[in-house]
Amino acid sequence: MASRTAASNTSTSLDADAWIDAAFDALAEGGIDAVRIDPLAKRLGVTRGSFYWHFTDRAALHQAMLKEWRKRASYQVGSRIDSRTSAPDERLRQNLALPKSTARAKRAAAIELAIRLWAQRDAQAARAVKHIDAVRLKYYAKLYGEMGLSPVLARKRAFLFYAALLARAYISTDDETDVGDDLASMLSLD
Amino acid sequence: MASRTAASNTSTSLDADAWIDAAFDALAEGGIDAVRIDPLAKRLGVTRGSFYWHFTDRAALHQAMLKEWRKRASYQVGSRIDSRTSAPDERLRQNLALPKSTARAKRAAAIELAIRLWAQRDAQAARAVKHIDAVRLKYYAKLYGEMGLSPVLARKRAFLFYAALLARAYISTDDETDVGDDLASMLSLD
DNA sequence: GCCTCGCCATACACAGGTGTATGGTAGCGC
DNA sequence: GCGCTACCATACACCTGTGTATGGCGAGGC
Repeated sequence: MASRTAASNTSTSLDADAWIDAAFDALAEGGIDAVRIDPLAKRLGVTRGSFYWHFTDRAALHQAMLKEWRKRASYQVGSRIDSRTSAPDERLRQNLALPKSTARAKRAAAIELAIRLWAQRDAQAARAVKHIDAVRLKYYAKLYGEMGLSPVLARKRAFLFYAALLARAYISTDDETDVGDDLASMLSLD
Repeated sequence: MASRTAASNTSTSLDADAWIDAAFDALAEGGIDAVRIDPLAKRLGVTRGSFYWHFTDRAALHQAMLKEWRKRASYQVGSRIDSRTSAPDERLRQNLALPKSTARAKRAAAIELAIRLWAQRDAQAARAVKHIDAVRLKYYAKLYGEMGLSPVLARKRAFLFYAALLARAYISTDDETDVGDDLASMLSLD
């Protein structure tokens, strides 16, 4: 009766991943408190009955979201850019050059922001954020290490690099004053 | 009858600022959606009747919060550190040396995070964030300019400096791997 | 000593969300 | 073609929050 709004599933039945995808949309728009079952059901064109088949609880969905985010965020590190062909400085530079104004990028940034806020009151979310931050920092430090920097200096540079990456997404600057492309020179990438 | 939990007002009547203060507490803990009238009233030891005397609406409270945040954030820039005695590089260094683990600092960071997430769906919040970011970037660029950097380079350094400042608050790292104090050397502050 | 006014409590109608219990249905195995 | 199973709809009880209307109450003007 109701038309499915999901992209992949047109008429077949929903699976848990469809709920998780929709949950991330809601998370990006309104934070973890906006991840509510009834609105998600309306968005998916089904009723709550479907949800309680796939999940026991609202908390279960939250857990599944964290698990999924850990997977995605870990997977992205080092695989967005082909990790075999490029030199380390080239890989870092390409990370900085990733689009930041596309719908995809904005959604990802909003999701991260929401999870970081969520992590302030939820221990599980805090653990996930801590883990992902450590993974990313370690990866960037590894790249700087491959460029010849000492481990200590590589860690510092990695932190600054990660800071620039996050700030580029979170600081709302006019696009005219965007200094993104010039960051490379200050991050020892030339 | 009910005991007032606010710090300043022990038994006299509440004013709008008391509501706004409590609202910022709720904002820091759960985002803008957690700024609800009923829970705030319970926290303040009064009922909704008081709220609807001082504010017409929930939206009015949100507006007042944004106005207050604009005021505080603008005021903090350049006045946390005595703006007359110190040299520009000293002022920047002291900004980096500001505590980040105190309850006050964590609350402020959480509030900013929540407002940035809020700004993704609310135009007024987005304007406030954009304004504050511009003010801060301009201030840091001015300091770098006073250190002798060219306007263009000063703006770049200011962005990186601001990025480091935000990241120090948002990236959840173990305190052992904290590189905060070493940032200065990478930001042309020595 | 009344009256007004600032401030708050109480009560009501309404909306929206949660979880549960139960029923319906389409498809597949055999 | 029977039945089982996966998946979803429906209905119910409950809770929490909003906004509004109205009543109460203490303090100061005069």
